[in-house]
Amino acid sequence: MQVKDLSIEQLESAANMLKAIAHPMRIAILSFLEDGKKLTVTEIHEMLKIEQSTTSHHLGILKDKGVLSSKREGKNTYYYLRHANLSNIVNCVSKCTVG
Amino acid sequence: MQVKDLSIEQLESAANMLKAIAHPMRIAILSFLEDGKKLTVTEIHEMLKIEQSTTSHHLGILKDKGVLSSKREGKNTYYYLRHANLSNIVNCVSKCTVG
DNA sequence: TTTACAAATGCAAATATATAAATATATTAT
DNA sequence: ATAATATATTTATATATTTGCATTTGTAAA
Repeated sequence: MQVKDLSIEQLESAANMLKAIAHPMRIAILSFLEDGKKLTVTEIHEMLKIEQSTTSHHLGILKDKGVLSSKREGKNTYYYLRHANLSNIVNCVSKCTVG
Repeated sequence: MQVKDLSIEQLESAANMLKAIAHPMRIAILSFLEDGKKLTVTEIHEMLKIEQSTTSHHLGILKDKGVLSSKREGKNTYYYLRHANLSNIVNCVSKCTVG
């Protein structure tokens, strides 16, 4: 099956990526990581005032779906945007929710 | 509570909008509606080869969350993008899923 | 190796979502 | 009013997601 120029596989992978982003806390996380910023789980967990395990879970989803990457440095794991232009999605949706 | 420049309400409304889009069939629907195109429920239901009621349900979600608008013309209801730039989201994610 | 801190995982309960079949409503033509 | 067509809603079932607690794993320092 082929819908327009997108295969069903592409549709599903795009949906998975969007699903990963489509959560208030995860959108907040993305907004923190603009401009190549890198943050640890603890930093994010404190900024959002949610449980450490919940934070880790959200970050895991974002990483698993290809939105974020991570690298460990000592005890800390830094998370950062995999594609800089994913910030556009957040910006775009924010714009649309205002107007 | 305030996360960066986004209020919790904005985060939620943005998440709802993205959640509405984050589904393979609904992404396909958006791709059909680029450039201000307007399509009826039946047209979409036939293009996607899914049930009429399922199609209507998906369109209802997209409309409810502010992604689409609709207007009835006789027996038909035409659906179309509420914000032209929402196509960018689909394009952006498609790009990221490829690379 | 013990201790302390950071991050990830397993689990369970609550909640949300997807799907399709059946039904209901709306509109137009006869 | 009746029939035909287009949409929308209801209902039921299956499946997925969210969350926090408790636990485990990873890493570095004492």
